[in-house]
Amino acid sequence: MDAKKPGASARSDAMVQRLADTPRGSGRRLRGAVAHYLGCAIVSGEIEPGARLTGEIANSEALNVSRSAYREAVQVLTAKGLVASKPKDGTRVMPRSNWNLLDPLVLAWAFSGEPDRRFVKDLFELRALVEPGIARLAAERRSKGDLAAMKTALAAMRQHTLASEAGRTADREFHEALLRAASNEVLMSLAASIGSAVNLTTQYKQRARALPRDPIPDHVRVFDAVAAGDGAAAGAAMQVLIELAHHDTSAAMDGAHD
Amino acid sequence: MDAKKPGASARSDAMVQRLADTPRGSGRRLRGAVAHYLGCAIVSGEIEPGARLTGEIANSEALNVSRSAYREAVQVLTAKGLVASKPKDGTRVMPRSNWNLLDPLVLAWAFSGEPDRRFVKDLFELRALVEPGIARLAAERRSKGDLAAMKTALAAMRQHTLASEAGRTADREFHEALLRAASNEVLMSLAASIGSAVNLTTQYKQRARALPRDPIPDHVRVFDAVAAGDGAAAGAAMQVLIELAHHDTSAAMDGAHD
DNA sequence: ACTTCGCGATTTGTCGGAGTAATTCTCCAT
DNA sequence: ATGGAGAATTACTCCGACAAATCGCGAAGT
Repeated sequence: MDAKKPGASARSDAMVQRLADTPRGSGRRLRGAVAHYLGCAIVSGEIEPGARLTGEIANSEALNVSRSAYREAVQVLTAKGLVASKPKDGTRVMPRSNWNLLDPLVLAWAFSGEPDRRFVKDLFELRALVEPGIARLAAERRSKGDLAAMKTALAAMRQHTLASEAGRTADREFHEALLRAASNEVLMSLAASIGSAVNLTTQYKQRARALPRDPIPDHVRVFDAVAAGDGAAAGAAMQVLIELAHHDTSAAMDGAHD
Repeated sequence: MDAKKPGASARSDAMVQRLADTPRGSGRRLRGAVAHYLGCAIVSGEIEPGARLTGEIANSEALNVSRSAYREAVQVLTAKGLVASKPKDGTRVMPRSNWNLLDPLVLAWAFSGEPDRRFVKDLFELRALVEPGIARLAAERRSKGDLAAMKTALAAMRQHTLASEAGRTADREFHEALLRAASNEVLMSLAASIGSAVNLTTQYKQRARALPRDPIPDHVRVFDAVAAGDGAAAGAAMQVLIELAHHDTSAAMDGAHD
């Protein structure tokens, strides 16, 4: 039991290595590391749907963690629909249709490896459906406080460019204020998930050239339409913004082949 | 420590009672019961954001379950963003903005108690944004297999009325085929969450009078537009369908006051 | 008097062993 | 061949113990 079995797969060894790097016996979120590792392995397709989490691939012993930590990690995966457990059958990876793709952690795992072009496209299609709707609702409801917040965020965006951290923060605040103005908790939750994914795509953007176009005028158009209470115009303006973002990230992903 | 403390709250007693009904020591999904109970208590607002899960309100001892089962249940809640744990601070209920409202279990907990009118409205606003878009994408892509599945499902809907179980199954298959035709995994995941919530609203519908209007013609309109490849018409037809469903459930919730 | 360092208390996190329940498979009898 | 009883495998639960992290308090030093 001391010597490594030669039959252990390479990825299992890497797993053990990686988890062994985290100080053993430390009470610090070991289950989080296990969940992250298994989640990435499942979402990336290394462990295919229907496969069992067992033996040398994924197990409490193979990962050198206690059953408690391993079980709690599996609970996290189960809560996100990635796996399911049955007695005598083990814990099996569920079909992709059962995964909760909008969960922030699942999105993070999906973006941890190579970016899947199709997945990014699907995500932007969802954005194209939802975010113009949010802008439209915000324009129809338009609360004074959130409108003021959007105004100040817009001013901050103008001052600091989007390349700086302050500029990106202002951009986030603009969209958050817009979201608050829509006053829809479900849309807020959905937008939070989408936003976490968008933040993950920015890493590819930053890898490419600088932003090819100034997004400020589009934001101004959205703000003006919302302030005017013109829902249709707000939705249209936001749609332009989404298409621009989609174009930029696509170009970045194309250019990131270097 | 044997006698019940008089300071124990009534809801804690009910909790203990409820969980005591599940056969103790049984290996069958006790953590699921704990997660369900805590999830309902949090989503319903009985345990407010910022409150600690401790003492007589919610605890391993108060619930008469082992620390392992309780911890795994808390992991489920953590995975859905309802709570977060820190040493020396305990596990606290997170603000509502952090909840993953689109998680099927969270939706189930939200609908387990009294239906929140505002929440239902928010959900239908999301449906009104997403489902017409799905219909539009399905019309633009239109795959032959899914189109055939929609056709047969439509025929089944015509034969069995929507009041029967077979009719509802046909309705589900119609929408699933439409979703497959859209060929967007993210939208499939989102629609699955929404669909689980819609199924939960039907309980209120069934409590009220029978369906006031025949939904078949609207489905036919959607199908025809998709088959013709007319995205705009498909979206418009689906929007009518959603508004009809919204109207029906609102009426049912109004009439369910009996 | 203010700062800083360290100790203790509280809570979560991890570990490993033992036993129970449920499901599936196998094998035997009919 | 078919049906049911038993065995095997697996997840689920309980338990007791210890480690780690964080916060608060107090003492010591500046």
